Parts: sequence; structure tokens; C-alpha cells
Amino acid sequence: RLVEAGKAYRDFTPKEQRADANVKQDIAERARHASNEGTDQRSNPFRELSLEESNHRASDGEPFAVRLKIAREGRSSFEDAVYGLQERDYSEIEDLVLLRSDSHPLYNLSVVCDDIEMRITDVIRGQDHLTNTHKQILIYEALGATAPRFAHLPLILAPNKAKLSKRKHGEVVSLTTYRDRGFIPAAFRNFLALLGWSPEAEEREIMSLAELTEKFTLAGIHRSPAVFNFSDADPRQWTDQKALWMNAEYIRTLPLEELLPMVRAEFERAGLWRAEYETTEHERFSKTIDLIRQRFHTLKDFSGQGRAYFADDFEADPAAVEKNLKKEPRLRELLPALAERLEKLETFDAATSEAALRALADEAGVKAGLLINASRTALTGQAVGPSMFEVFDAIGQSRSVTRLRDAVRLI
RNA sequence: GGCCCGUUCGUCUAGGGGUUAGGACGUAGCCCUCUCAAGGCUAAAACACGAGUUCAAUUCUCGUACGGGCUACCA
Repeated sequence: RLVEAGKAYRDFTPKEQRADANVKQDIAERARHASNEGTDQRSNPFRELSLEESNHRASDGEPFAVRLKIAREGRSSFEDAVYGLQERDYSEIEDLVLLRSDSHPLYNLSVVCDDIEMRITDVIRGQDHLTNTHKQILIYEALGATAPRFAHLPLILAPNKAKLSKRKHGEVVSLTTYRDRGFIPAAFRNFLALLGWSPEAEEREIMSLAELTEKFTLAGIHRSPAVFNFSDADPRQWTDQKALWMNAEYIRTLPLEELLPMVRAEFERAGLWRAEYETTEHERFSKTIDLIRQRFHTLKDFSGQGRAYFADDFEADPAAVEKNLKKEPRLRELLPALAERLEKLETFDAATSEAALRALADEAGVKAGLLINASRTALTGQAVGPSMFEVFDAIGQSRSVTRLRDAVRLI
């Protein structure tokens, strides 16, 4: 239709082979040549070929690409909702190819046709399309269609300021990485929303989808790109630290009933899930999750660091054993003694276990901290964790007693 | 090469002719404390540079530098 209307023309120039690897370099060189030779964007010899001859050569089977015929004089302009008025002289725009010589359409033609067909009113996309928008608008015009409103968003850059890409930066840019490493969707979404956009008159950074949606305005979008800060060298900074922080924030503050299904999914993956956690043991399960989530950073931590709260086969951290068990030989007697006292308790909870432990410490003339820290390592294999008396309560009487006795082997 | 876009603490950002340039993450210190977190308090940390306009520029204008994007019979 465009060829018939004289808005596009067939280009019978043989197709140039271009190596993908150095296109950018090719382009620069070709541009330098063109300016030296004094050739402009309208110098294609087939641009003015008569329709008759064009039709004739085409029906003879000669291969051709179809190019849009851009006017020699004038300029293209549009109002971008983020970047403002954009103008570009026609002389800067080449007669872009619409259809390849194998008759397949190119991206620019395809998006425009799709968007017309789908009656798209607003196009919001990356800034890498900003300059090309002029070309697309020219296609809309040639087709007699109204162009949608455009809004371009700043790109996200790698720490070296290059455009962040899957090709170059690998898994750190893949959404599935975040899912697989225990991110909560809402947390990552929240983090991403604040990269390149900021809400008006709002100091809080933790925002739900509903709040984000409600506060969103195109005017709040920045024009400068944001750096996604991570380090290949440091595993603790495998992704942006603020994203990591935000995920931890979500893990400890999300309503428990929203967190539980995510923990369940993680437990199922790790082989730790038991049906009772939703029936007879539900209360204990959710109480324990609520206890341990306070210092976790990802969903993975529930099956990792949290394993000892739900399974008997957990590994003891050698550094913790060294620090809390091996340093004091008297623990060889004290731990079994504590086990015995805990075993005798009729009601076993944080308060009664605390009383029993402190009484033993007093009688033995040792600091309560000694027994507390030793118990932590005996019961969880770790040097860190929640308040010890809550841990006794969470792990339960019989398991606590057994683990205290077993820990003597480690001393 | 040409065209377009950008530049406030290390990073994400607020602000916008007169401010002690605010917050968050991270970092450091203190408090709390049975450990580690969390929390509270405190600290170090920024307006790329040069001209111009102005009584006054980080803020406005112009240049420079630097960064990014586009410029394909890629998407």
C-alpha cells in the first residue's frame, strides 16, 4: 500500500552482509565515509525509480527491500511524557527499511502495525527507543494512523555505567534468579519501582503494590539512568544491597499469613514440609516462623539457617562449636545437668526454661550466658539466633533435652 | 563521525535563586543485650568543571568534560 501510494519504494540494492559483533563500529565508519563523500540520507538511487519500472523489476523476480520514503525537508517532533519535546531533522533519519528482501517485516514496522491494530494509546518503554520514536511516528503518518502518546523511561546501568544486559551481566538481571534465591516478589518490585522513579512528597520507601499504583505519576520518572549496584567479586553483594535489605524488611514485617505460604513452598522444595504444619502443628509452626524470621534475609534462610527448628539432621557450625562448647570443659557436666532439669519441668516454655537455666547457673557458679550460648549451639548448631528461651520453647522439651545431651560429644 | 539524553554523598534519591543541601541502603561508633539481628542515637560522605546572568547560583543560560542511548535488510 505504501509503495503504491509513493510513500515507500523498492530498493533493489543487493543486501549487505553485516557481522553482528561490530555493527556499531561499522555504522560509525559508514557515517564518516558518507560525510566525506558528501552523500546524504536521500541518495538511494532507487528512491526516484518510477512505480512502473519498480513493479516490472519486482515481477521479474528481482529481490528488493522496501524502504520508507522520508521527505527531504522538515523535521519530526513529538512530546515525550518524560523527556519533553523531542525534535529531529529529517536529514538525520535514513529511509528506513520496512520489509527485508526475504519479505519479512522489521521491528519498527511490526510494532507500529501491532500497536495500531491493538489500539494502543500510550507507549511506555525504555529510553533506548527514544530516538527511534521519530521513525515510528513517520510510519504512523505514512499509514494515516494517529500516533500514541510516548513516555520513555531511563535505563538501568551496571556499576561500570554500561547498559545492564542479560548478555553481559548474566543472572543478576534475570527475574528468575531472584525467585530462586528467595526473594519475595513484592520486595523486589518495591525496590525496582524506586529505581528511576520517586513518588511525590513521600519519604517512606516501603510501599505495597496498591500504594505504588496510587502514587505513580509519569512526572515522577527521572531522566537520568540509575545504577544497579552489585559486585561480581563479593558474594554478599551479588545484587544491590538495598534490594537485599528490602527483602529482609519484607520478611520480618509482612503479615505472617502472607509469608507462610512462601515458607511452605520453600520447605516443599527443601523436603522439610510436613502436612501437620497446616493442621495440628499449625500454631507451633507459625510461631516458630515468626520467631526466626526476624533475622532472615531471604526465603532460603528458612530451610537453611532455620533447618534445626524443623529437622533433627542439621549441621553444626564448627566456629560456633569452638566458641560456645569447646572453650569450657565444665559444659561436659553442665549440659547434661541442664538437660535433666529441663526434662523435669512440668510446663515447658520460655519462662520455665529460663528459670531452670538461671538456677543451675547460680548453683554452679557460672554466668548464665555460658549456658545460654552453649545451649544455642547445642540446639541449633549456630552461634547466633533468637532469644534462647524462645528457642527452647520453639524446639520443644524432648528435642531440647536430647540435643543438650548429644552435644556433649562435640565438646 | 552525526544526532539525542543525562550529571546532587560509594549507590538509590529529596530539594531548587538565599537551606547547617534532607532521607534511604551500605560503612563506622555508641546504647540496648544471653549471641546475632532488629531498634534507638551519632559520625564520615555529594551539588562534574568553566564562564555568564544576578545583590546572591547547587538551582537559570551557554560552553567544556565525562557518562549513556540511537544511528542494522537486529529486536
